[in-house]
Amino acid sequence: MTGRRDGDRLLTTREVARLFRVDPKTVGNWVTAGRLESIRTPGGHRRYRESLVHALLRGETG
Amino acid sequence: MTGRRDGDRLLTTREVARLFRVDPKTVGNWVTAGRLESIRTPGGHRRYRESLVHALLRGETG
DNA sequence: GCTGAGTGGGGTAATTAGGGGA
DNA sequence: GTTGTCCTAATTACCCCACTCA
Repeated sequence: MTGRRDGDRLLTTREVARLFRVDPKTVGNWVTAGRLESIRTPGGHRRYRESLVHALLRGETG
Repeated sequence: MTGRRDGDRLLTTREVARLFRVDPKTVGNWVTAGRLESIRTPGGHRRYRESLVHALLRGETG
């Protein structure tokens, strides 16, 4: 389904951490290690695409 | 209601191993053998759907 | 200004993945 | 063929701190 909107919701670090059963620190570590895509707010906080996170949770690494 | 279709919790390898009363290594072997579904964290660790594990615990192989 | 959350650093312990052999 | 133990390397968890952002 390529007709999916790219403008899906954005998840915070805490939400992603809860989804993956990991520590929020670990999620930030994934970004630092270049293993996870993230969007930065102008303030420096990270946001993650819900579709990307869901794809990871479904076992689709991309 | 956003519809949490896949919104079940994730279990760690240790939790699954304790549930099945086996070694965590054995749980990993199940994944390697293609007999158990698993989700990988960007770091390579495995996570398992609680609903799937519970179904297996109840004797429902599929 | 205040609260809650996020970031970044450091440090240490616990858990995990993977290979090999029993 | 499945499981459990040994080993090393990597990942993760949790503690502290201070500062910034929402």
